[in-house]
Amino acid sequence: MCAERRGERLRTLEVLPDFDFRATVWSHGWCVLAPFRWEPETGVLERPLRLRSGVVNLSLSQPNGRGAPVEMAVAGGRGSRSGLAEGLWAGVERDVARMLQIDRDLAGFHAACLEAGSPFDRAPEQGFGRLLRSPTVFEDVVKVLATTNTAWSGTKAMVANLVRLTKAPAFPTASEVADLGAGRLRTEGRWGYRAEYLAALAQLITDGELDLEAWDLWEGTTEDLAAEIHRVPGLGPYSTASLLGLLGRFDRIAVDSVFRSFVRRRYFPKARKSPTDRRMEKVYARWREWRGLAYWYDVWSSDYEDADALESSASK
DNA sequence: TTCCAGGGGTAGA
DNA sequence: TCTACCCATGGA
Repeated sequence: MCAERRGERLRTLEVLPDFDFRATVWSHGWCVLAPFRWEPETGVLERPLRLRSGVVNLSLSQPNGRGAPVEMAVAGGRGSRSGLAEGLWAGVERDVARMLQIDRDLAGFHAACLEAGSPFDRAPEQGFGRLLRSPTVFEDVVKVLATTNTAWSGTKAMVANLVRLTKAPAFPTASEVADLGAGRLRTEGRWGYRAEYLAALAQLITDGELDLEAWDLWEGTTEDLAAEIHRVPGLGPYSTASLLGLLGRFDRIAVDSVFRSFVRRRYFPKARKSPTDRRMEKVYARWREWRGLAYWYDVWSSDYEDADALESSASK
């Protein structure tokens, strides 16, 4: 299934019948954070990808729509004229599978959505449920940290500054971030007080004292994984819930300003006093292990369902 | 100038 | 479990 096209190297990846590329890419704001580049008009998601042999530029799309194979085009890097070696393709496919959650089984969530009725019963036909991820847990953790206590515009700036500062051709590794140090992250990266957290995290990983990638293969309970995440300085309840969701566990809701304003507006429009977080979380209690995903669909289907709304929301 | 944004850590009640 | 306070930064 390997073919040459405009000097690129192209392969396709089989997906589950309910896999929807656009719904996955637009699932939340990651697609507009560096080094991702998303073009809604063409439906192509691009980013540099770090392989064993170096960095290549990856373009992803699903030209024939839901359930059809995903196209992976690779440009640049060593051997660009002769095609990518078989072993390197395995790396590309592994990263793409992680980013797009190709293997994520949504049957349980979609069954619950159909049972719940409107507006949730539209989630299956919209292919909602797979959240866009980074190639590594490390990149996801860094990006979640960049969303804390800042506006979305600040998140985009912090991530872009980080990629630019390390001069890495792809998203920086932990050791590249550690080399920058808290000082430059703070002054040039504009990471503020988060700079200390990011630098310390990168150093722990570089020193081999923390293995974030192991979270992907976690076989223990969600509670144990949550405790492990929460142990990382700088990652509190919101970050823990966000990362659990990216790791496919939706028991918890990431309570932040988006959650509070959305739930208050939709479910407590006449309340004079803002309900407590606990009260607002109860709105989704019946979803049990799907709480986080159900809440996010509620937001997504009302504010994020068209491209303009997502982009305006994402660029605020 | 003040407030707030996809919060976290800490102390004290 | 909750509240209060501090932490940085940029935009409205």
